[in-house]
Amino acid sequence: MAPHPSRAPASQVTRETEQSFPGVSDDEVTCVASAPPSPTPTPGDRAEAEGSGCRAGSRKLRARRGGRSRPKSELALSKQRRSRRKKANDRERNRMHNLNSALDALRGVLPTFPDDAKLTKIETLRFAHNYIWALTQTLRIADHSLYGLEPPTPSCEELCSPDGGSPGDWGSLYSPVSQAGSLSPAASLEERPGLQVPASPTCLHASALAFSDFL
DNA sequence: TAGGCCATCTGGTCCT
DNA sequence: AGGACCAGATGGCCTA
Repeated sequence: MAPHPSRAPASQVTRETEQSFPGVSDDEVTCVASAPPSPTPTPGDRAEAEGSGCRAGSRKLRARRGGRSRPKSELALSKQRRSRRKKANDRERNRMHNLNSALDALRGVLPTFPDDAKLTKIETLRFAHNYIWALTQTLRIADHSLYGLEPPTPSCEELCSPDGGSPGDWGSLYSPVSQAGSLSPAASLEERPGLQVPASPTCLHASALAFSDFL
């Protein structure tokens, strides 16, 4: 799914202006900011803070400042608060963009059919996990055949899950179908016709065959 | 229209 | 103090 750059700015602007607590003085803002953590500071919380030590605190603060520059400093305070929030938002946005870039890079090395099909975030992570596991198994086979060792013969149940048993969350992209060499769509992707990821081979020998097909 | 996915904002917490 | 990380909330877009 392609990102929609047009929608972001609108919500940004509205949310930013919405969150500036109109009608709340900066004394209150200061008190709330320095109050013990409360998940969602309700108006009641703010009133409570105002009713207790916050007033006295701000009086002290004003006395220390000389009590003359109140309007200016309040303005500066709220400006500073907004600017800090804005900076934090920018950082968070960048952080998420970096995360998405890494996810895209990961998608780039995962085989999908068709090539331009885009896995969702969760699908990418799950498939990468399973893909790595399947490659590991393939290498193990290669090692064993290289040195003339008897290939291990784990059960298909084991092979269906990197954890050697219950597929669990990570197994949701696995095809439990045991058709040797089949690249059947993974379970959770069956609802997305046209998009297939190479399911983890259900048997070790199939694994080698299957992966030599798409690697 | 409901549900899935996504981007963004936000406040809290931890770390440097 | 400031930055990184996280999880919850919100709203937009898309598809069945």
